[in-house]
Amino acid sequence: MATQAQEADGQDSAPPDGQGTRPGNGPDDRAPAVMWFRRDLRLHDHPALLAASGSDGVSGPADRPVVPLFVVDPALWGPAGDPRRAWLLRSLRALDETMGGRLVVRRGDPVEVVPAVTREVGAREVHVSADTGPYGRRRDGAVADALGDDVGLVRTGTPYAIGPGTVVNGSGEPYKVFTPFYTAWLRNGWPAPAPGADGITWLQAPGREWPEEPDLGDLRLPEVGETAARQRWEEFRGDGVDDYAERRDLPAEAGTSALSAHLKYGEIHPRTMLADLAALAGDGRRTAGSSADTYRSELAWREFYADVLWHHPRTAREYHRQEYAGMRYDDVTSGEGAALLQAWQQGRTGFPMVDAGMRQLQAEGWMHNRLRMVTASFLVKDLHVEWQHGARWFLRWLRDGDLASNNHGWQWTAGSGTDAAPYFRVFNPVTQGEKFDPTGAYVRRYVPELAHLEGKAAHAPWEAADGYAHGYPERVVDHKAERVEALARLQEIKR
DNA sequence: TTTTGAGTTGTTCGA
DNA sequence: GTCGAACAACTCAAA
Repeated sequence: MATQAQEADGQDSAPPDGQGTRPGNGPDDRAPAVMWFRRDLRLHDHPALLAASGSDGVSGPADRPVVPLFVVDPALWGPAGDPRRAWLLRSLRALDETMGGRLVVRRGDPVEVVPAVTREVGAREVHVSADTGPYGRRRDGAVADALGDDVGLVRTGTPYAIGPGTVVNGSGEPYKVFTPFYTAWLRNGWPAPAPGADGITWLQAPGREWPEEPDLGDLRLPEVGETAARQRWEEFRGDGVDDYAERRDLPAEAGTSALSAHLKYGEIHPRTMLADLAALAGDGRRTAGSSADTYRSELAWREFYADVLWHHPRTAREYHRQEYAGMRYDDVTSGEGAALLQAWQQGRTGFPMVDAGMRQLQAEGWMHNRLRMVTASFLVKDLHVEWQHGARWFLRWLRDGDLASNNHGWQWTAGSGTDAAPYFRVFNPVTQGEKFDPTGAYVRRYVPELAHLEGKAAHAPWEAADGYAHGYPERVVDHKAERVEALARLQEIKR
């Protein structure tokens, strides 16, 4: 749905990193602006917020009062699982506190709600950080239309260091392989962090339609919000980043930054982190090729997939390499296929690593990256299920669930993605366990039925006399046979 | 235009 | 136990 407004300001096809168009300052320069928060729930390093308040020195009178708005959109809220809902609400609450409880929270379709709020407060500009995903682009185009000619939707910045669509090769084409993208991305560089937005005059408007926070039971989330995000980042870069390359693949250890959900909701911007990493490199304590570089490349993966999705919005749901759509997959709508899918979802496949990962997902709303690969490979290659079923389940439960990273990660595993895994790369869940969880600690933490098995025996209950003494399920498939089957099916579409 | 080297995350088999 | 090769062929990106 390309709208007139999008075409008029070129936002539909041009990279979204630049300044949006804005109407000239009207007769009433004192009119407030609406800051419509979405995935940017922070006050630091926030160009769109600076633009809204006019303190960027370009967008209008400085110290323009700002009406902070969040819209709970049923289209996004509906499919979200409890961890995601809880994280979002807590993040909004943290943001609300930093603005003295003035955050306007409304429920409904943004196409109706945003213009309504704008009219109520007499604003002439609505400021946002650009949403570069397929739904967000459609929605923002429709909102811009609905705002009419007299009110501008001003897009400033994106959730990425470099806006999707910006990094292109010598022929002006997008990159299709990560490594050259990464090289060009580094060469391109990114802006320095924006100055803090202190002293904003928050203007309150009616609307405190907060949804109820779901009951998470035993599930415990970390601290949420901008302050927590910055604290976590401080800890990680002060300490953890040095061991990152070494420990990031060991799920039993806290070797990752655990910042994914903070990034997802924009509680911290990658630009901030990249500037800090550069400062680390500059202080002489780190050398080239260090852990900090490894971490930076992981941030770049986030940007690469956002870039791919920007150029190919349909790949959020469809096969990037379309020949994979013609492969034989097993039906999961009924019968044995449905039962196998459910066993996978509930962590009852009989393969300890797979089950530990799937249970961590529901226990924490998060899964270690290594396990995301192991469990995804199992669903696609061992159970022969289309990746979309797994992607949907992940998006429902992951508190960091991000459309671009999640779905292109799945396509990578399935072999159908950009720069996908070679067809013959089938993860062996047992080998993966012995390699990356050598003590079995990760498996025992999430699978209590295996807690009595010591060391790496936890990865092979079928070899222990009492392996099934506490109700752990038998293996639902024969991995060796299903690997052969997966390779055979891949051969069929290769011809 | 042509050529060349390379491509996130692995497993298995045989020496 | 360790090690290297094979597992396909293709596409990508830069020289």
